[in-house]
Amino acid sequence: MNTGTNMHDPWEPFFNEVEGDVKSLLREHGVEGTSLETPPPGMGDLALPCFQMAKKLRKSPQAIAVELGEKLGGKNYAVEVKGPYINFSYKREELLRNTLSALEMMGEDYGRLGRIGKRVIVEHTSANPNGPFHVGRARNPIIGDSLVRILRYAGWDVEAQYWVNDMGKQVMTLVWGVKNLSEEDLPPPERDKVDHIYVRYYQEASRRLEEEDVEERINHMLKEYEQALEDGDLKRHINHPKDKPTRAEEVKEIVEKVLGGMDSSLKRLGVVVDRYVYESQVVVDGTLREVISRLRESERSREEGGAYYLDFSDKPIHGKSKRFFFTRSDGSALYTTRDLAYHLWKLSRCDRAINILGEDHKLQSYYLREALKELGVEKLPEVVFYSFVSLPEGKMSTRKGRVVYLDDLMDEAVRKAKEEVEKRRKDLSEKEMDEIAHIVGIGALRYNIIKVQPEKKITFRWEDALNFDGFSAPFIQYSHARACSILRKAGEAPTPTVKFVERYQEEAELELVKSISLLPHAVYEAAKSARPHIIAQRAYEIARSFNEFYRDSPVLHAPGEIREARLALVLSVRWALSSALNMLGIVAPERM
RNA sequence: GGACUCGUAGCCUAGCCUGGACAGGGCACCAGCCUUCUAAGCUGGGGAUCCGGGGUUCGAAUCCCCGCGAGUCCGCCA
Repeated sequence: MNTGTNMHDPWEPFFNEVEGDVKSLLREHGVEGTSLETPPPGMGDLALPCFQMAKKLRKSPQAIAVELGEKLGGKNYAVEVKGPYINFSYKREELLRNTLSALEMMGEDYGRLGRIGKRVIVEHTSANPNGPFHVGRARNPIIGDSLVRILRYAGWDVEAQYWVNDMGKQVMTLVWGVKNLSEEDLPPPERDKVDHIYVRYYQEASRRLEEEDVEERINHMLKEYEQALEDGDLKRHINHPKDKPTRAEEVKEIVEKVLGGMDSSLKRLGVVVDRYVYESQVVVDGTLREVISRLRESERSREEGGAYYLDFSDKPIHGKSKRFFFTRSDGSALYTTRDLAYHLWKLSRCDRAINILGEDHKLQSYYLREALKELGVEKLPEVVFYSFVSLPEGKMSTRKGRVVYLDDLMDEAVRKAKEEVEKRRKDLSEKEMDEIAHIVGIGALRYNIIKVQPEKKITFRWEDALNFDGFSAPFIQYSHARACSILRKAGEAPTPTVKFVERYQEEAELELVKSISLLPHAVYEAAKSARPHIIAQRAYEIARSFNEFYRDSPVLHAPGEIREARLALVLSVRWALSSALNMLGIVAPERM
């Protein structure tokens, strides 16, 4: 269990020592393959079950546990044999010492691990720029952004990328709509925001797509646009008035406008994108052309009516999906082909690539992966798939008008948070209450998404989405604010230091230290396995143990040395909680 | 029809990859706690055929097989 985080992780000395000792002892006895596990609470911190060795050593597991247990013991751990189990406990003084030392060293950065010196690119959101975000896909930016933040804490150099689809029919449909429809053709926008204003053009244009000539016109525009891009001539006018912007310029302008509206929603959510990469880029810079010619040379490559595909009949996929078409019969590229070009570009710029995708992209992602292998790429992207958020009445659908927009959800969350603040804090100014309402409302929203595993489907219910109690962001934020309040009243708090090792004797204090001590390891795990909900859990546990400590151990009214040590502990809680919340993109308020 | 994912108390969820000691939480419900640092809190309580059936194993929520239910995909769309 080498976490590679050395002095940042208080648990490492314990894990390393126990693991090392157990391994060599088992080797002496010629029994391998038994591994340490986490025992139930109250039974220590690591456990070694002895059932497996029973057959080989021809003794009862209980006898083996006793025998082996006697030979174990170390600087960091104590051993206790319980039936067929050997339990290892991290010695309190060592746990305290190592935790306090990490806190002392890291300060408010507690939870951050050492720099790895490697680069990871996280691609998330990448929603089509044709209208506002709806809740169905809201998991994407939340999972992606949290992962970005966690990876940064874990020591990676991270870049968050948004792959913008500025090609293809959906975009051209929007462009056609903007050019050909007028305000009278459209219902009033649901809100005064660019993406909401423009989505109406897209929706109406999509409806008219049923009409033959509209479809033809859009296809024509698309071809013209693609041709200009492929020729690398964005200034070229083809069948297009000379005194107007070119098609390419038009597309760019409209896409950027809509994207601007979408981006403001992301900003409000606290999501930060470092770089927008446009699909058209891979066409203009020639990467796409190169990918196509390399794919055509592949042994899997087949041709049918001028269209090219890779043949995956030998792979465990069936029916039509055995064939991955990468060009149309007119030679133009398809979406996944452009994605492939993007991935070549991306993978050459990082040590690790993570994509956040909706589960509907699984097959496409499989093609991408296999095609990359076909091109001789060894470093493949890791993919986090998430299931959709649906409504109790069914799947969200823009066309059927059965959607909850992210903007509305954020409004509602903030509104409800405002109500709650007003109930409790009559002393605050309107401005302060609004700030807190925003922090709490948005925090609750993000937390409710991130706390569950991405592959679970979510049915959207307002009462769940706006839950502010228990396992929720406000609970954690509240604990943080409580800690801040104590520190504020104390005026000054001593920095946690190993000198306080002896001063934490009460159960609630020890539990709290232990809870805090587990944060760095949680960061390591969450970053390694790309599972942000691990941090959500840890944050909750820390807040919970702090609330228990709060009940049992008075801080401000405690006598001299104890007060000092407890204040240092409260400061540690503040650091740990604000780090954890920060990793989830949730603001840690000083008061609420 | 095939492939992938999910199925844990009234509801939501952790644990599943790497099988082990009584399946952790939360919401809702019931009973308590504001003369002490913010009650968005704390304490206690009831509530679980871990979807069903087989198998592997000393041991299965966890691994394998067969079902059932839900979601997603199976386009020269994105």
